[in-house]
Amino acid sequence: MIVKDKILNLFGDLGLDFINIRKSDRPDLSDFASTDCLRMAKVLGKKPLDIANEVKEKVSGYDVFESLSVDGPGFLNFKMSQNFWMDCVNELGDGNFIYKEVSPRKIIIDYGGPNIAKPLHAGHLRSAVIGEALKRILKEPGNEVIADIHLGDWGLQMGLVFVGLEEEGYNADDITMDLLNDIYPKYSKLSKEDESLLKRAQNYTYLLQEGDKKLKTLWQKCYDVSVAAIKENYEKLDITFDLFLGESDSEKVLVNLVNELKKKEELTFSEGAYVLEVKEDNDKKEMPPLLIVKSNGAFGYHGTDLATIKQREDDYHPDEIIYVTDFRQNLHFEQVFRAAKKVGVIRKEVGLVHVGYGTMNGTDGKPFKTRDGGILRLGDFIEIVKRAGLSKIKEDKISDTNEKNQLALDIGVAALKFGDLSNVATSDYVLDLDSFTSFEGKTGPYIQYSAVRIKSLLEKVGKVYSEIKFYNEYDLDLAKAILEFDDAFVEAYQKLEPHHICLKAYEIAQKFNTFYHFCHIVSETDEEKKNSWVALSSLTLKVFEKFADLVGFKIVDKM
RNA sequence: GUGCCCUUAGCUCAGCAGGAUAGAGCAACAGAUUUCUAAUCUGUGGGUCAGGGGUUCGAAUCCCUUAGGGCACGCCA
Repeated sequence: MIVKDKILNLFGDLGLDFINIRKSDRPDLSDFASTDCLRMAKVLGKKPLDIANEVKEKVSGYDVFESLSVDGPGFLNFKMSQNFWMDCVNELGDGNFIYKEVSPRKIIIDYGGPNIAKPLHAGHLRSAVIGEALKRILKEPGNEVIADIHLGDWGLQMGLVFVGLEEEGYNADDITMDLLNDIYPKYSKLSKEDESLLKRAQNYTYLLQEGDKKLKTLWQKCYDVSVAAIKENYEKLDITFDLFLGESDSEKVLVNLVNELKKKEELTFSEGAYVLEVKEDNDKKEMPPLLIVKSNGAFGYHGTDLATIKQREDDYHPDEIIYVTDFRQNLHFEQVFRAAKKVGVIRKEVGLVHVGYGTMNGTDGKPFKTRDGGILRLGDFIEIVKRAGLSKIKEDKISDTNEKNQLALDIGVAALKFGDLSNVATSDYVLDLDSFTSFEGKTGPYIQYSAVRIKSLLEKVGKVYSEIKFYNEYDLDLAKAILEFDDAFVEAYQKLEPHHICLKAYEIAQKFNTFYHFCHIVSETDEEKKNSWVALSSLTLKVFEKFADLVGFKIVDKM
C-alpha cells in the first residue's frame, strides 16, 4: 500500500483523482499502468490519447518517475525511479509492511468442527487449516477474533455409536478412538439398510438430549476420548481454539428458544415436525424451511446452529460470525442466517458469513482415499508428511533425534498447510501424495528453505543496519515483490482468501533465490553494497516470518 | 424438477469489480556447484482459455446458450 498510496497521493494533489493505477502486466514498459484515460473518454467527451497526453504533461517533471509514456490506444505507463523504490523499501523498516484496521471488529470464527463419534480424517484438514489461517489473518490488523471449534457432539451420530456399543457389548470404559473408528462407520452404514437400527439410534439421540443418565455417561466418555485425540492432532498442526464449545453447549438455549418460538407462533407444525419458514417474497428459487424439532422430538443441526448464534450474540455480542465448512453446506447456512435475522436472535447488522471450501480429492478426482480404499486418518496423514520430511534431512545438519523429528514435523506441516492454502479455498483440489511429499517447487518447504538460507547468511556476516540501495535488477526485483506483500495481504484479508499471500510469499522466495544466486554476498568487497544486500535479505526474512505466522507454520533454523 | 459451482499447457493450478504479448509448479529437454545450504538457479519446447453466440474501442474475465463434470435441495451433520 505504501507504494500505491504515494503515487495516488501525488495524482490527487495534481487534481487527477480519476487516475487509478495497477501493477503493469507489461514489465518491459512500466511498473504501473493506468487505463483510466480509455475509460474517461466517453465521460469527458475527449479522445483517450488526448486525455492521456494531458495527464502525462501534468505529471512529467516529478522525479519519482523514471519514465512516462502513452502507449497503444491510451494506456499510461509509469516506470518508477530507483530513488522512489529505495524510499519505499526503506520505509518498511523493521516490519512496517502490514495493513492496520481503522475500526477493528469483534469476530467469532467457527472452524474445525470435528465430530466426536469418530476420529479425525484427512477430510477434516481443510476446515482446520483454512480456519486457522483466517483467524490469524483477521487478527493481524487488530481485530478481536474468537475461535470456536464447535464440536459435532449432539446429533444422530451419538445415537448410532450408542447402538453400536450396545450391539457389540461394550460399555463406557471400553471406549477408545480405535473402537469409535470401528463402530461409527459400521453402524452408520448398517442403519441405512436396517430401519430398526436407525429408529433405535434416533431414539437414543432423543433420550440423550432429554438427559438420560446412562447415555450421558457414554457420551462423556466419547467426548473425553475424542477431544484428547483432537487436541493432540491439532497441536501438531499448530491449530488452536479459544473456545472448545460444541452443539451440546447450546442445548439449554435451544430448548428455551424453541419454547419461545412456539409461543410466538413462529414455528409451523408440518409432517409431525416443527419447522421454521425462511422463504422471502422476492425469492426466485426454492427455499426449504428449517427443521427445528424432528417428529420424534429430537433436535437437528438447524436448531443447534440457530441456538448457537443466539448464544454467541448473548455471550459475545460480535460484529461478525464466520463459518468455515464444506461448501456443500451453503444452503444450510443461508437458511440458518435468514432464520437468525428473522426471529431476531441476533442484530440485523451482524455479518454472518459462510466460507465454503471444496473437497480434497485423490488423483482419480474422487474424494481422497488411501491406496486400499480406506479413509486416511489425520494422524496417519501427519505421520506420512513427517516421514517425508525426515527422509530429506541430511545427517550433517542435525543429529539429535528429537530435534530431527520436530524439524521433520515442521517441514511436513508447512507442506500440508501451504499446499492447501495456495489453492483457492472454494474449489476442490487434488492431492497427489507422491509429488506432494517431494517438497519441490511451489511448496511450504521452499519458503522455509529460502528463510534458512537467509538465517545461515546472517549468521555468517552478523547483523547489519544499513540503508537498502539497488545495484542490479535482482535486488530491485526482490524489493518490488516485498513491497507487494501488503497488497496481497489486504486482498486475503478482505476477501477471506489466504491463497493471495501464499502466492506472493512464493514469488518473493523465488525472487530471493534468484538474487541469492547471482549476488554473492559474503564475498562482496564493496562494504556498502554488501551491507545493503544483507539488510535486504534480513527484510526478506522478516516477511517470511510474518507470512509463516499468518498461515500457521514455522520458519525453521536449519534444513 | 429448482438452484449453486467447475471446465485455462501432458498433469496440478493461478489469473476473472473487462485492457496491451494468458502465467506458475510438476513432468520433458539443455545447462549451472573448488564460491553464502542444489529442498536451489538459468534456459527451451508446450495453450483456438470446453464449443457457439452476444455486449464492448477491447472478453479467459460480463450476458445468453450447448456439451461435459461436481454438489445441494426438512427428519444425517
